[in-house]
Amino acid sequence: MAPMKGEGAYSKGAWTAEEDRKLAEFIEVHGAKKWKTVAIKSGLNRCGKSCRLRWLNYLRPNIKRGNISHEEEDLILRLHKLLGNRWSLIAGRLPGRTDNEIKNYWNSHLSKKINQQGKAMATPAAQESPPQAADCAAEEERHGGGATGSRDPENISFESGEFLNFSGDGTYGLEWVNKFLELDDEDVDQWLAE
DNA sequence: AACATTTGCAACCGCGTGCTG
DNA sequence: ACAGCACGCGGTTGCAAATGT
Repeated sequence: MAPMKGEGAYSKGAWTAEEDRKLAEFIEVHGAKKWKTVAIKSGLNRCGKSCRLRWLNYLRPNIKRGNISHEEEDLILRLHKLLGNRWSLIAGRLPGRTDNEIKNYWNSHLSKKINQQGKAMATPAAQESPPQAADCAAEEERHGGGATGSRDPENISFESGEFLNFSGDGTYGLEWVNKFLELDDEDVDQWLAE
């Protein structure tokens, strides 16, 4: 498909407080759907895409911003190990967090952390990782370059289907999260190997 | 104090997918 | 079955703030 290239007519860049207010007020009345309509009828000189992004990442109620806790960080690391760069899935398991925030946090904090750990672990003894974990690492490498490969559903086809059922809109899986957090890395690897 | 560099985050872009007529 | 549209996702970029020299 060919998205309207004529979107150059819309304003770009940082949102102003006034724009935020208009968008929030409109969505409060009409709901967050039909973003093109929202963009037009709210009186904002923005494209629908931009409105959607602003709402989801900033204006939406119950958004948590900043101060990612150690628990959340740990969960992100574990989920990323499982899922790769599937930020929306990861975000779906972190109530109040957005895919964009998690993606940014990963790129600016965690990826460096991983790199440093990777260098520290680059001793021969540290290289005997379970096959599945190795696959995940390779998967991460691939995700670093290309965009589309990560969407292959077969790449996340684990036996533990129930545990990893991300298909629904979900209840934010707090039980799932808690259960997951109780596992340490070895448990996770063992569980994956089953 | 001034400038250069790095970091972190908000926003944009292109593409894939699902829905609807 | 097909085309067009709208939405959602992940990668990337741009810029302000923070830090270093």
